[in-house]
Order: sequence, then structure tokens, then C-alpha cells
Amino acid sequence: MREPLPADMFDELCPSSLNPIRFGDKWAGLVIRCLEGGPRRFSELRVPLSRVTPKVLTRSLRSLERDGLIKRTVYAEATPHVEYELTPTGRSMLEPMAIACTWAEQHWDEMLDARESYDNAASLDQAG
Amino acid sequence: MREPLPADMFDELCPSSLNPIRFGDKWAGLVIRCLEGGPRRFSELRVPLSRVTPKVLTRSLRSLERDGLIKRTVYAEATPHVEYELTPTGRSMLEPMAIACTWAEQHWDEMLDARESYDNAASLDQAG
DNA sequence: CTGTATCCACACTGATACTG
DNA sequence: CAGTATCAGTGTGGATACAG
Repeated sequence: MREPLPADMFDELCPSSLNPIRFGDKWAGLVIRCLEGGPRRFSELRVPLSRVTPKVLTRSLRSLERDGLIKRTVYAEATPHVEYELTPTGRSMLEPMAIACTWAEQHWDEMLDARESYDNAASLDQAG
Repeated sequence: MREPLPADMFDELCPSSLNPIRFGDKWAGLVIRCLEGGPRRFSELRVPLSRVTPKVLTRSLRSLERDGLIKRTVYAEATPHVEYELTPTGRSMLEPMAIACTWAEQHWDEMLDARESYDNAASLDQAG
């Protein structure tokens, strides 16, 4: 046990952008979950993502589109609108993400407690 | 199908820092995987994480310690050293992370392809 | 050995206002 | 309706040097 860690352990596997537990930008996870139930229009996404400004939401959507995780379709009709939907690749991400969500929900409380303890200890260090 | 998305869908579940697929900072995932095999010293971690400056690695380690995912132990001996190891909470994260890693490995190529297509299309738009 | 200090660059986010 | 433009704040990461 405790063999040395190879220096190139993650060189190929993990370019800096491929930390798999740190996928996408701040809102990517929520965007994907919002599209879980089927195609959504931009204005529909803005409801659950009301804290996200349109500029930021647009960028997040474009980034996911760029990576082939969602498909953007423009309907140039009398009342023009745009629909976003998960691609098969994007849909394949739902399961690992749900697992990560479950983990986060189960451990969120203890992480908050740990933070509080850590911060309190730091305060005491400063004081004393 | 296609019911409206509730506006408060993620208010409680996902404060901005609790996007579960975007855990920790840039290097958190790799740090955790480096600790999978047991306790490691700071200098040992620096080998596989050679691209990370000590300042950034320290910050990442402190952040994980703050959240109770790793434990930091100082040995104040003749040759002082520090060991980091996963807590039970930290270890519980290995499985969801491994699943996310598997997904990323399986879909990394197609995501790169999608990016290339997307960028090429954008270039053509500019040109023509 | 295990970090800190300093300076810098830039990406990300956000608020507000505006447009085809 | 579906975005863009602009400006600004902040954090996050990186290079380099230094310290207990």
C-alpha cells in the first residue's frame, strides 16, 4: 500500500478542463436538469433560472451547445422562438449527475457543519 | 409532458455553490483522487499535480479540509511534515466521482468533435 | 519540507440598458 | 421573444520569489 503517485497520472486523462466533477460553468448543471423533461424555450428557462441574467444564461447555453450536450433550434415563424433540448450525449449525463446530486444532498449538512467548525477554529487562532 | 418548470425548483437545493457537478475548485477532483490510495504528504501531492503552484495547491487543500473532505495532520518532528488524507465523507465522494470520470472518458472525444464542428461553423458564419 | 508573499492576467459573473 | 452591449466587481489561477 501507498505506492508512489506517477507524475503523469492525469496528464492525458485530465486536461485542466476535464475535471469531471467540475463540469461546465456555474449554471450548466441546473440548465441540464431544466431540460430533463423535454425541450424548453429561452423564456421558459429564465423562470427557474431567474437569478441568472440573460447574458450569462445565453453563454451557458451556447457553451453546452458547443460541446454537443444540447441542441438549439430556431423557429423563424410569425412569433419567432428558440428551443433548447438535450442531445443523446447530454441526456447520457443525467445519470452521473443525479448520482452526484444525491451525494451532495446527503452530505451537504455535514459539509456546512465542517465549514463552521473550521471557520470558528480559525477565528480562535486569530484571537488567541 | 412538458409541465412548466417551477420558479423555485432549485432555490433550496442548489445555492450557487451547490451545483453538484461543479464541486470544488479547479483541482479538487484530482486532489481527491490522489488521496484515494491513502495519506500523502504535501511534497508527494506536488508530483502528480506538478502543474499546480504551491499556493494554489495549498488553497485547494485548505478548502477541502474546510469542507471536511480531507484531514490535515502536522507532524512536528525533527523532519517536520504534513499529511493529508480523506475523511469518511471525502471517501464517500469517490464513487460518484468515479462515475462522472467514466462518463467523461466515454464522451470526451465526441465533445471535442462537437466543439470543433461548432467552432468551424462559427468561422464560416464570420467569413460568409 | 511546507508552505506564504506579491504581483499579474483573465475569465466568470452580475447589473443595467438596449435591440432585431 | 431572444437575445446583445457595456461596464464593472470579484475570484481564480499562474509566475516568481521568499520564509519558518
